[in-house]
Amino acid sequence: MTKLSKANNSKSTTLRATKTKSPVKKSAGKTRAPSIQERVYDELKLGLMVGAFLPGQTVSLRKLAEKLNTSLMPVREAINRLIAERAFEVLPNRSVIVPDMSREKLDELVHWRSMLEGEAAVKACANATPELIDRLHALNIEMMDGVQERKVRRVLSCNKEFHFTLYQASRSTVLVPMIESLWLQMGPFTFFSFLSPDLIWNSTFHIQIIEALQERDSDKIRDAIVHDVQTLAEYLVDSHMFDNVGPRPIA
Amino acid sequence: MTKLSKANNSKSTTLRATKTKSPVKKSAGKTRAPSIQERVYDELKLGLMVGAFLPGQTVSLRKLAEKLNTSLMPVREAINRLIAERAFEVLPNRSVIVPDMSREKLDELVHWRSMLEGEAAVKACANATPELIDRLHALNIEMMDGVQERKVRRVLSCNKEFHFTLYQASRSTVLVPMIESLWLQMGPFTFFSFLSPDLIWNSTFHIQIIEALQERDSDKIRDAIVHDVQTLAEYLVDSHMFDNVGPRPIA
DNA sequence: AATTCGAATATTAGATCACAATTTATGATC
DNA sequence: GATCATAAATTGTGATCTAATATTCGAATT
Repeated sequence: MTKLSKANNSKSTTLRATKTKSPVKKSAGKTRAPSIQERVYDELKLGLMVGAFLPGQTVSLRKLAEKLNTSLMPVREAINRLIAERAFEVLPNRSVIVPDMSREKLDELVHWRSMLEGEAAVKACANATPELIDRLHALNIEMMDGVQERKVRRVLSCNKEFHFTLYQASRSTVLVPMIESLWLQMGPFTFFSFLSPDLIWNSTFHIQIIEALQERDSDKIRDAIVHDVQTLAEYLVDSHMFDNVGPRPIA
Repeated sequence: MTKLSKANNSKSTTLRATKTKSPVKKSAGKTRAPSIQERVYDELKLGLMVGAFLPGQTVSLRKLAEKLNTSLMPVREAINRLIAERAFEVLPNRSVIVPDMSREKLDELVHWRSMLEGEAAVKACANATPELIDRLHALNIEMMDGVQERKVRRVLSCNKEFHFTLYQASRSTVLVPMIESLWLQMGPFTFFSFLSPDLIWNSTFHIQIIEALQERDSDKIRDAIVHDVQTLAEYLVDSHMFDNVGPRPIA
């Protein structure tokens, strides 16, 4: 019987009364209470996709915690997770940075994205339902609206949602996490594709994907995926976005 | 299992127990101080490979911290990392468990292990040096010694070292982490291959790998890798180690 | 002026505390 | 003896807190 608990039942202490969160209503539906860590994790992930973090940039846990209105702990854990997923990187200094890109690394990322996402799409094709197709269709429309209005965040978010809704339908617990890691590694660069004057964000391949699902055409869907990935990569290469060797985010 | 930690429990609280690490100067310019988190992470990883964790088993952070003679923090961070790498899994309960295996999952793991490790080996083949080959040779001998003496931990540790020394030589920062994740997911099951009466741990494929490196034969090395992976998987399947559908470790 | 040194500051890793939510154990009632 | 309510112990999460380390920046010396 370890007696360590002071048993200070004093409710009024409010030693921690910081935010005085509203009485946490007991989750009306089924969704469990979303932990702060989870929220931070999602926000950072989105941020990586949306250009909030520049390659080479060092990130400060404290600044992030402040910006996200929370303490260090949730940020620490979220960042740690993202480090494990290769979205961030720790220097020998112990400071955390957004990894840089090299031509070889991009080639590898593209190669394996094609492989893994192609396979996931094929599996999804086998499981396709009308609901899935409808959802993808809706997402694609929303994305194209975003393109029209040049809403970067909207477009990238929809694009990610589109792809992962598809991959999730593969029901592969092996593929999806691997793909997610690859996306995170490309994330900060994907953003730059938006600085392009000649828009590469047409939905040609997305439409092709939806068609392939309707026709349950494995070859077609794999082809569409591969081209989708490759097109983006080619643009990034052509724009010489990262021929730089060292990490230099002077801006 | 109750008391191992009492000894360490030494009330050193207020003083933080200061390891009294050697006066950490600039540490001679080589290995930096090995953080506790890192140590815990390595121990857990090894534990997963060595049968210390059974599939379906729930792990308690506090118990682990006690067993590893440290506080919650390093354990939390190490576990979080391993969750991100799919070595552990969080239930909606928020409790952490060792993921279960299914036939489909195994098939996928084997398929992608073959792909990724095969490719990494081919790349390593292009970078092969005499030093690498010597090192692999030594590791293989040490492993076979372990087999002779039925030292499970030794063998599995050497085997892992053998493979990752090879993959590391690919110099691919994309492949290696993905492969590591796949290994961790298979880890708790790989252990069971040792309960086999008919030893499958001969070094046929390892020798083939070393030969291929000497001959710089890409096809041969990929072939050896694929067979190495496949052989283990076949044994696991034949032993019906996980035909169970749900995660039910009633015992 | 440039380099070096050292105080001031910031940041990380680890420990501990507090709390809510479970899970487990216990006791009362039928 | 079985069912259910309540109490006790565990557990994950979040928040501080401290010591160690790294970084910055301003003198003082060369």
